Amino acid sequence: MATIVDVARRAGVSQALVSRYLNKRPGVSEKSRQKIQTAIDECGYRRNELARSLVRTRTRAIGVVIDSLETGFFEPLVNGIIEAAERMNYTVLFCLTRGRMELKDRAISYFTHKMVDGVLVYGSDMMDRKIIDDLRAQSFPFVLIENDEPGVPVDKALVDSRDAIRRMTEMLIERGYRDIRYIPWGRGLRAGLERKQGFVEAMDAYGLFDGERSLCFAGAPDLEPESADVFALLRDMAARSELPEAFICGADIRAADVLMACSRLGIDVPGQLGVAGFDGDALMLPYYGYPELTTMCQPLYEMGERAVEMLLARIDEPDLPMRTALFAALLRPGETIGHR
Amino acid sequence: MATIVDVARRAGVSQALVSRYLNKRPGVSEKSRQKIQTAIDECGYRRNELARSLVRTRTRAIGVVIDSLETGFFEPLVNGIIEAAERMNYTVLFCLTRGRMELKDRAISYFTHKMVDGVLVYGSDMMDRKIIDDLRAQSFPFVLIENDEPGVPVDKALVDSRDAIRRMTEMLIERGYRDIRYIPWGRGLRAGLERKQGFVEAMDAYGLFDGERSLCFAGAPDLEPESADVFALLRDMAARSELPEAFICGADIRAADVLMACSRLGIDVPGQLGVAGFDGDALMLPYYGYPELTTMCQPLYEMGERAVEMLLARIDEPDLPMRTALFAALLRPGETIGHR
DNA sequence: TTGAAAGCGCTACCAC
DNA sequence: GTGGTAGCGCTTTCAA
Repeated sequence: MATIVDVARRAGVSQALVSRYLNKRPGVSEKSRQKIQTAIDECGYRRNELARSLVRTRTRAIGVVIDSLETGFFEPLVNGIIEAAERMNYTVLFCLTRGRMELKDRAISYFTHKMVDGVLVYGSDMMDRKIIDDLRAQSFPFVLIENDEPGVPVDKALVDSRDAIRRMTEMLIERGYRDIRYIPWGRGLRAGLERKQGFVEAMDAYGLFDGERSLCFAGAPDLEPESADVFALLRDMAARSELPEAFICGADIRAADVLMACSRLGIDVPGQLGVAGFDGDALMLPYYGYPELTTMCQPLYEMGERAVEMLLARIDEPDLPMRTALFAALLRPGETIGHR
Repeated sequence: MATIVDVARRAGVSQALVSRYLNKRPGVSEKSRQKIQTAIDECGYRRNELARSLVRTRTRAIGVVIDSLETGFFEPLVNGIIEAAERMNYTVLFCLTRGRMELKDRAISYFTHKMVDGVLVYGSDMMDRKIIDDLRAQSFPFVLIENDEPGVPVDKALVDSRDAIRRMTEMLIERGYRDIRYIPWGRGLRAGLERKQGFVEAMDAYGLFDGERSLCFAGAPDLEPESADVFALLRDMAARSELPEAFICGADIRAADVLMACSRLGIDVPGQLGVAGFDGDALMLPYYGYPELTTMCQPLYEMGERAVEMLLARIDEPDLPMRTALFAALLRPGETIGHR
């Protein structure tokens, strides 16, 4: 493997000059440029970025730590990140952690051991607290996405999900819905809590909140309800003719569960039952022959972009005050909420 | 930022001893261990991996270059890769290239500039030829997944898709299907070609191949048919009462298109029409109320594992002969193929 | 416009 | 057991 020394020797100039040429810095005569380029071509020289990063203390790469990427939901987020980074001439590396602390630790550790200039950490896992403390202790540049560790001063980009669900709930109420139930999502995730609170607040404000009756699966606080649970819920409600007027779900996947159950049970949406989701997940419901879901979309593309901008700013100026980019979710009117 | 020198000074020992301790090498007295660990804790020392990698010429990380990951299809592949790497104590970095050559170049360039020990390149884009040549020229360790650049000696892990589609076709023929049509996938991809060939070979062997009539969309060689095209095809066939007995599709997504069209057009599967796919994609058809697709599954988990093993072997011994890991796809019997 | 040389933080060899 | 020190390949003063 050829090094800069080989090139210099071959071109009959000094290392310093070659370095200057490589970095496109002024002060290299046309003659030298020629000689150096020839030497480079001849010996197939490629710069060792490791060495370069070592002396410059910059890698021009950022790392992203995230559980998984294998759903359409993440596409806009990833695009926002990649494109913003590309504009600033940065490379983005993803480490997938599969919900396992060891993998998360390993990823963070790899990144922070000076292999990238900063990291983006996605997700609102409350267990991340340790990682956040660690990152802060090292004063390694990082930005949190979708994670609000209250009281800890960090850079973060997140959606105001409480406000979003509140607005969704209000919309349903304005449209005449009264008996609205909430199907939760995200146990153990801060975002899950926030979403539920938004619902409760809005219902309360209109005097419509009815305690456990308004909150499905509230009796099993450790259960993250899944498709089968949602189906059973609807089947039982339908059997007892006790269907509410609408469901608001903490995530689009749960709303999809409701739609599937309705389809199987012969419940008309939105005629008999209104359904609202949260996330703006690309579930392709119309493709599969179901109505487009009425939901709140997280502006993930913009969040990705913004997170990168914040991170690069932090890398450049470590002493910048910490910033929070709060994004409003956007109502995407579908066909699953009508009027009453 | 504390360095090894600071630790050594603080502990009152030499750098060399600290290094030995850090690398868990024998020959450090218990007394020294104590002093060093204390010093490390006191000044919050973290090893600079950049410097370490520079001198060891090893990073213990591998890179994966892939267009995108945001579909369930990639989950087993990613898991196979991550888990195999973890067992060997390697970190996996993903670079997503979004079908754009500049991003692919940038990713490869970042990785090969000594930031990782080797790369996995996924996909059968024929444009990759340049990249492959480049990697070979530098003799940088790499393994191709799902890409067969015939005649070029490289390490690769791939599915024998020709054989797989051939077997699928034979199965249909044995079950009494005669008028079978092929819906292509993957124009411009080598894998797309192979899949079609498998179909043609099997049909031919039974004297059932009927030229363009057997191959849908053959008249528009540059068109990668999409959902709408598939729907139009079935609609027209149904209108003219010219439905074949079965469709074999080059990819599960196309087979899903057929199922959607059938559902809309009131065609019974498999009663009136058989449908077979390819990939073993996690499309969750039953979730959406459709029959489970009969398809050939790519053993992506095993392929990912294997690719990592091959790569690490190559990293350790650059002069190993090049190897090809050829995987057989596995028939997953669903409910979309019956008997005739 | 050019070159010598001092590091960046670490490992590993060799001598004690 | 321990320490001195020569690099790894590059950038960047500082002088010439």
